[in-house]
Amino acid sequence: MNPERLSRAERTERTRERLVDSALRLFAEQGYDETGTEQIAAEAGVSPRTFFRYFATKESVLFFGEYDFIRSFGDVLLAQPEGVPDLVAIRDALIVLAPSIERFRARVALYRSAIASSAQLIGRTQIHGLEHTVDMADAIARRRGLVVPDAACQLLASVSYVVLRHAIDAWVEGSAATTSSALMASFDLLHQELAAVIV
Amino acid sequence: MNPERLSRAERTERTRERLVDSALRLFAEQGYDETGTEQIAAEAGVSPRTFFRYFATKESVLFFGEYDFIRSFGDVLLAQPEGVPDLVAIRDALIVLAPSIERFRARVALYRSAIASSAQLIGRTQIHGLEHTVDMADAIARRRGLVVPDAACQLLASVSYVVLRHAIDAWVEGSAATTSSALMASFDLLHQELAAVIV
DNA sequence: TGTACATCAGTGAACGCGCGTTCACTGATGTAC
DNA sequence: TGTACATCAGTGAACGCGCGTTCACTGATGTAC
Repeated sequence: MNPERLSRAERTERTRERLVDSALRLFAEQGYDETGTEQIAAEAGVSPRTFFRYFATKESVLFFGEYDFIRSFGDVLLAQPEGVPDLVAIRDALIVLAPSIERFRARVALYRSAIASSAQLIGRTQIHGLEHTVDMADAIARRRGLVVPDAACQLLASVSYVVLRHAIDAWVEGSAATTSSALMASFDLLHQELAAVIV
Repeated sequence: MNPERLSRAERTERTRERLVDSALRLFAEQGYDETGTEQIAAEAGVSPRTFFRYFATKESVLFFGEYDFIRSFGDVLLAQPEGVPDLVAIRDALIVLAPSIERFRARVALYRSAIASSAQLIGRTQIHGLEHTVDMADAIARRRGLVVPDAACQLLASVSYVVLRHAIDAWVEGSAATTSSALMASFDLLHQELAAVIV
């Protein structure tokens, strides 16, 4: 059936990757709503039916693996030393995690174009952002020994998430070479601005 | 065909209103994605086909008339006296316009439930918000004698829009009796918070 | 190493469903005279 | 006031389209012996 000899696991992974790549490129090029699952499948070299073997919905091909690293945020944050201020611990935890996306810079850029092309995806992204913020607030609460996050944890999580997105923006647009330097710069900027108004 | 004697204009308006009411209620109750255009039509007492005579898409029944009053913002802002600070002029312009939605408080509450039920609508709302902010920035630029809005106009517009939404939230949730008092309170809060950090 | 069987990636075909369109029509309101 | 015609709200039926499902199958890889 196939000229190349691949194990089942290899073949599965390769097909999934082709589907994700094709989808991402087509969504970014011509828009999410203008791209059909059949076209994605054709581009990936599989039959239309096979798309739904890998992804339950058209949307899920896009969010496959998206912001995976945030799921580890809680553990990494708790591993930070107790002495340092929370905001610094948050920054350092993100600096530990963010490099895992550096391999995918081109993909992240396409991903953002794809999102921007559809109201549905913009909304889904906003929902995801809220979920991430809740997760981060939970982690911050644990670091502070709270069972349930209070308003301060929630605010800190919201601010940190905004700064994270700011940093990733800078990194994707090329004004920062690495996610680490982008995060350092964005958190520094936050410190400066706060210092300026608090005096 | 119909027991009641209505002029064409009256009949058209009544049917449209019934469709909007039915859609809003059903969307808020059972969710946007779970509500079909056929069900809306049935609820409004017309045939499925008639829905699309009034609205080109399922989505447009929801945004019919939405935030209409912002379209007049530019004119009203320019009518404010020149002497007063811009932020006060913006507040006063919104206070002139916002009462026009007071008749629809129940509808606005449903509208927000409906939006929250669907990623697509959340995304559309975000897009609308950006458009409104751009319009407001244009108006502020005109008041300042600028041809094109600069960064300050855009920032002022963004902040004002956030405050406007904050005020409408308070009004819908019942913690302010009128849109005017809600706007006064929200802008006062902004002043206080800024004064506190600027010292 | 070889044989028999199990598993699984990929596929074809047919279908359900909801949005939105097209064509052709009915019966009421509106208007010209 | 009455008649003839124009306009328009509402409708029925049929269709296109894309997402997602169901059923049944093929042919390769994987495994037990």
